Formats: sequence, C-alpha cells, structure tokens
Amino acid sequence: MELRALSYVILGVLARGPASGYDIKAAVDGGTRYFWAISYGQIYPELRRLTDAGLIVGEEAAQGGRPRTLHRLTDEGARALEAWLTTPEAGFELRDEGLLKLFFADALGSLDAVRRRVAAKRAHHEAVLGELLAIEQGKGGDLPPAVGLTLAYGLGLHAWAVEWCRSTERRLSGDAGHADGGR
Amino acid sequence: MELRALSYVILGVLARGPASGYDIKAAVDGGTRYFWAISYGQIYPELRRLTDAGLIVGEEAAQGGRPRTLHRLTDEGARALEAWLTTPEAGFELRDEGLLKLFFADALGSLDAVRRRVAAKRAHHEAVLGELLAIEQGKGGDLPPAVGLTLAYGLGLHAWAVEWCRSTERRLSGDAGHADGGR
DNA sequence: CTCTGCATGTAAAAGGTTACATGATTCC
DNA sequence: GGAATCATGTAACCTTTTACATGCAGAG
Repeated sequence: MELRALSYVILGVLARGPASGYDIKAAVDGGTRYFWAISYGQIYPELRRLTDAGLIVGEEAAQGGRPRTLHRLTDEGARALEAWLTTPEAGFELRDEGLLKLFFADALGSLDAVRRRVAAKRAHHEAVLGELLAIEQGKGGDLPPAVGLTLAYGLGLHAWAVEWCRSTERRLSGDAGHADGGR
Repeated sequence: MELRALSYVILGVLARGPASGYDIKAAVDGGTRYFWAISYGQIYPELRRLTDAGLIVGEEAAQGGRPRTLHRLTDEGARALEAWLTTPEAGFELRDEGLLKLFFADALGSLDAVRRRVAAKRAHHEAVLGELLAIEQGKGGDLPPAVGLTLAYGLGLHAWAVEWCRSTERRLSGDAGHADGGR
C-alpha cells in the first residue's frame, strides 16, 4: 500500500501510545495543526486502510455502552514510520492569501493601499504568535525535544513575519514613492 | 457567482494587461508560484466561468492557424478585484512535511537523527533561496513596487529558515542531550 | 436534565493535480 | 527537419473539507 503524509501523521501519533480516532484528531489539533491539519473524514477511512495493511491493530476498549477502538502500531508500522522519518525528501508548500493580495496590490494604484495590505498580514501573524505563545506557556516545559523544536520554529517564523511587516510598513509610510522592494 | 482565490489570481494577472490562458499560467509560474500555484486544469474552466459572470471578456486573436483568445477585465471585473484586494481577511496555510517529520522525530530516539532532519530542511530552504536570488538578479530592478515586496518577503522568509536550521543544528550537535526546544 | 466532551462514521461537494490529446509556429 | 514554445482543452483521479447522523458518559 502507498502511504501518504496523512498515514504518517497517524502512525506518528500512535508511536506515542495507543489512541482512538478521536484522540488522534485531538492530538493533531493541539500539535501539528499549524502546518498539517487533518479531519475526521480522513482519519477513520485511513485507520481502516492502515489496519488492512497490517501497520496498526485495533483493540476494542468500550467503556460501558460507549464504543471505542484503541489503535496501536505493529512492528511493521513502527518500521514504516522510522523509514519515513529518515528519508530526506520533504515537501514545503505555502498558501498565503495575504501575500497573493500583496502581489497584486499594485492594481490599487497607491502605496498607502499596499501598506494597509501589509498591516492586515501583520495582524494575522500576530494572532498566530499569540496562540503559539499560549501553547508555550501552557506546556512549554514538558515537551519532548523535537516537539519543542517545532514549537520554537513556529514562534520564530511568525515573529519574523511580524517584524518584516512592521519594518515594511515603516518604509512605506516614510518614503511613499521610493519603495524599492525592501532590498 | 462565488469567487475563490483562483478567480482573483486570474483577475489579478489580467489587471496588468490582456492575456491568454497560456499567458496566465506563465505569469503565475514566474510570479505567485511559491505561495499560490495553479494548473491548466483550473484555468480554462475558470476563464469560462468568469466570462459567463461578466467579469472578463474574451477576444479572438488567432495568429494564422493557431487559435488564441485574449482575455481582459471588464469594469465589473476590475471592481471585483479591487474589492478583494481591500478586504483584510486572508488565509495563511503552511504544509511543511519537513516540520511534520521533525515533530515526530522523537520516535527515532536520538538527537542526532533530529539534527539530520533539520539539516534536510535547511537544504530545501537553501534551494528555494537560490531560485529566488536568481529571479531577483534577473528582473529585480524593474518590478512593480508590491511585486518587489513579495519577492523580498520570500527571500527574507527562506533566509530566516536557513538561519534557524543552522543555529538549531549547531545547538543539537553541541549539547546532545540537553536540547530545550530552542528557547 | 442539560450541556459538554467522548466517540464513530459517511456522503457529498469542493478543490486541485496529472495525464493525455491535439496542433500551429518559430527558432536553430 | 526537429525541437522548443505557444495554445487550448478535458477526463480521470486524488485529496480534503463540510455537513450530517448518531448516541453514551460525566459534570453541574
């Protein structure tokens, strides 16, 4: 079977311990959400595929009348995860509607409109930065090393973006008419 | 009709002058590709929808036996673009498989494996940085202000990522065992 | 008893990529 | 004459989101 990034997200979560589909969704929402979100519509069908492929096993763990399946990695699943983790190829995709608007902002005719666009972008990055800061405050200490690194990356990235917007806004309001692209 | 980001990409390209579907694809590949790529499979159906909605008009401009339709904005199309350009809401989505691997890299058990992951990520950002640098070298001077800003943003973003990876790699090879997440 | 959280799942729609098919023109 | 570029388009496929449907358990 062909595994996609989605498959490895699930395998990666299960590497930390057995979990239900619901648990996986919660783990992703609280973890990789900022750079890799997934939905229930993907999780349950994929759990079945991974089970059929023998990479995970499901164990019934109902509590009273509430059905529940705890999934865990098989040895083969652990090997598949490790293989993926150690392959260098990795895609990077940025879908930034704010940048898109900035790209076409010359159509507005005024540098002040461009400045407002940059300010709107900054507002977004500030909001994300706030969320990440809250996460750091909450569970910053007891994160596994690589997870902490990921959080630090997000913090740094959005802080950089905020700073870039700020300095660009300054330049645009200062010399309206001599913008050179920021170089 | 509901317009999506795709629609505005086309409208935005046409705001700079009439173009064929082929021209639009070329403009996007040489411009917004790094943060908003589109394919022929989207362009031609969307050109028809935009025409039906009265936002653009197509003019036959065949050259000899080679068919060609030049599309241009109508007044209504220009208004729609301007309205979109001045609305603050803008999505930002990052799909970073390298970060995903980093997030789960604790499963590998060694900080050295984490370091290799970060190095792989750096290689990617260095490659993109090289491409952007080439673009800047090529047409850096005569870009419209906002377009130049977009290029500068990409340059800055990937340069930041490269630096983050570099300093993280240093820290991971130095104190193997005391990683604190980079704060 | 009601609200929130836990839990599983599907169907339809939306969005996007890839591969293919076709053919003219221009440059070497 | 051959290769690259210009040009249009579709069909199949893949992935992902959204909305819906269902119902138990625990807290207040």
